[in-house]
Amino acid sequence: MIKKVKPPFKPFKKTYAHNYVSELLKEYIVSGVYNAGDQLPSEIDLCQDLGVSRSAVREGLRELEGAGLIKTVQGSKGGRFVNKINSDIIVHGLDLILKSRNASFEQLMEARKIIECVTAQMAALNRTEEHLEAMLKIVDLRTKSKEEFYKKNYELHEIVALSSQNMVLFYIVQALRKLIFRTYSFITMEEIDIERAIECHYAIYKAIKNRDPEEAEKAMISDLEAYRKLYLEIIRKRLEKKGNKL
Amino acid sequence: MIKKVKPPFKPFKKTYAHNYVSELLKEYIVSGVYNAGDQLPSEIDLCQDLGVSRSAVREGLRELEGAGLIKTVQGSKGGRFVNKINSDIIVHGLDLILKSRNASFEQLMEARKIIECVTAQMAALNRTEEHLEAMLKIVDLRTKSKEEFYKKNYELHEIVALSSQNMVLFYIVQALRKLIFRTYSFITMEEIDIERAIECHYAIYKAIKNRDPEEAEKAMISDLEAYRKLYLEIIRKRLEKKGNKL
DNA sequence: TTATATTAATATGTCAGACATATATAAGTC
DNA sequence: GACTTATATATGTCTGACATATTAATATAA
Repeated sequence: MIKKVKPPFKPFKKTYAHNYVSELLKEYIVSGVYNAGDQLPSEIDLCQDLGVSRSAVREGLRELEGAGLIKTVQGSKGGRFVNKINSDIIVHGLDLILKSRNASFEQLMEARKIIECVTAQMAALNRTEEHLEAMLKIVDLRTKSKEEFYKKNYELHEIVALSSQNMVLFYIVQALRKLIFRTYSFITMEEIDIERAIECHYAIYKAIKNRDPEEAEKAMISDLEAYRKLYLEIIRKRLEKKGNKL
Repeated sequence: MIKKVKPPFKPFKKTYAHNYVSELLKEYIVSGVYNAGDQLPSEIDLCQDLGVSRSAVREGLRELEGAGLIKTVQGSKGGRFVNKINSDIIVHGLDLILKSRNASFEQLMEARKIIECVTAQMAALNRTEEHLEAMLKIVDLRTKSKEEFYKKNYELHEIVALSSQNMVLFYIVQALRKLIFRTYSFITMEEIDIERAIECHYAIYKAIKNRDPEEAEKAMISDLEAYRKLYLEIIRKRLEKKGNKL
C-alpha cells in the first residue's frame, strides 16, 4: 500500500503586480539601495525591468507616495524622488489619529513635556563634546531677529533630544514638536519673550554641560511651561474672537 | 492717475485628479463621514460621482492604502474598507525609521519603559472606576493557558495606558509595544514565567487602585525589566546559534 | 547682443476600453 | 443532499492614445 505523507503545505499567496512593485522598491529604499534624494527609474523603465504594465507601476508608486517614502515631480528632469526617512513619516499618521480622536492641545503638550524632559535628563548623562559644541554655538548667538531665533530654538531642542542617544525617543519628540508647530502655526514668534527663552536655553545648556540631569530637567520644564502658557493664552483669545469651541 | 493696488495673489495650485480623490476621501474618513469598517463606493461609482477616470480613482485609493487608511478586498462583496484609525498607522512608519537607522532593541525597550512607566503613574492618578473594574477582570483570571495569558497581558498593558487619560501617550505606548512584539515575534510565551508576570500585574493593579503613583511605577518597572532580561537572553542565544551579528 | 518666442525632449497625468481574476450567491444537475 | 455550473460584482492588469508640466535648445525679433 502506498504511504501518504502530508508535509505542511503553505497556501500559495497571490501577489498582485502593484504590490510587487511597491514592496520591491520599499525594500530597496529601507535597505539603502536608494538613498534620500535619489531618483527612481522612470515609469517606462520600471515597466520593462519588472515586466509589468505602466498602470501597475503607477499604482505601486502611489502606495509609496501615500506612505511618505517618495515624492513625485512632473516634467522634464522630473520623476520619483526618495524622501529623507525622518520623523515626518510618523507626523502624518499621528496627526490623523489625533484629529479623528480629537485629542486636545493640553494632551499633546503634556506628552511632549514628559518625553522631552526625559531626553534632557538623558542628554546630561550621555552628551558628547560634539553635541555640547553644537549647543554652545546656538546658545551663544544672542540674536534679536525673530526669524533667526525661531530657527535656533528648533535646532537647540533637536540637538538636546539627539544627545539623549536614544533614537526612538528622538524621533518621537521630533514628531510631537513638529505636530505642535504645524497645528498651531498661527502662533508666530512675534508673541514670544525672546529674552526669557534665551535665558532658559542657556540654563539647559549649562546643566547638560555640567552633567546635571535634575537641573537639565528643571530648565526644560521651565522652558516648555512658558510655551504652554503662551500658547493657551493665544488659543483662548482666538476662540473668544471667533466665538467657536475647540 | 490710476492707483494700482496689489492684494496678495496666491498662485493657483493645480490639483491632480488622483490627489483630489485621495484628499476628499481622506477628509471624509478623518471627519467621520466614513467610519471604521465602512465600505467606500466602488471604483465605477467614484468615477461617476467625482467625474474622473477609473485610473485616477485607483491611484487615489492606492495612496490611501499606502497611508494605512483603507484596505482592499477583491471579488464579489469585496471593495475598499475603512481601517480603524489606531496606533497601527504609526507602527509602520516607526518601523521604517528604526530599520533604516538600525536602532537597537535596547533603545526601543528603553523608550517603551520610560513612557509606559509614566502612563502607569498617571493611571494611578486619573483612573476611573470603569478602568479599575476592567483591570480586575483581567488580573483576577489566574489562567495557566499560555495563549490566554498572552492576550490578557496585552489587554492589561493597554488599559493601564488608556487610564492615563492622555491619548497621545496612549497611542505612542501602543505603537512601541506592537513594534516590539512584531519585531521579536519569535519569542513565544513558552519562555515566560507566567507566575511572576501575574504577580507583577496584580501589583500594578493594586497600586493604581490605591492611587499610588510611586508604587505603580515601581511595579511597572519590575514587569518590564523582567521582559527585557528575558528578551535579551533569547536574542543572545539565537545570535550564538546563527553566528550572526544583530 | 539681448530678450523673447518657438520647438523639442522627457517625464508624469488622464482617459477609454478590453479582458483577467477573485469571490459570493443562485441555479442547475446528479 | 452534495456537487457543479452559471452569473453578478468587485478589483486587477494591460494597451494605446493623448494631455500637461518642465527644462533645454533653437530660432526670431528688437
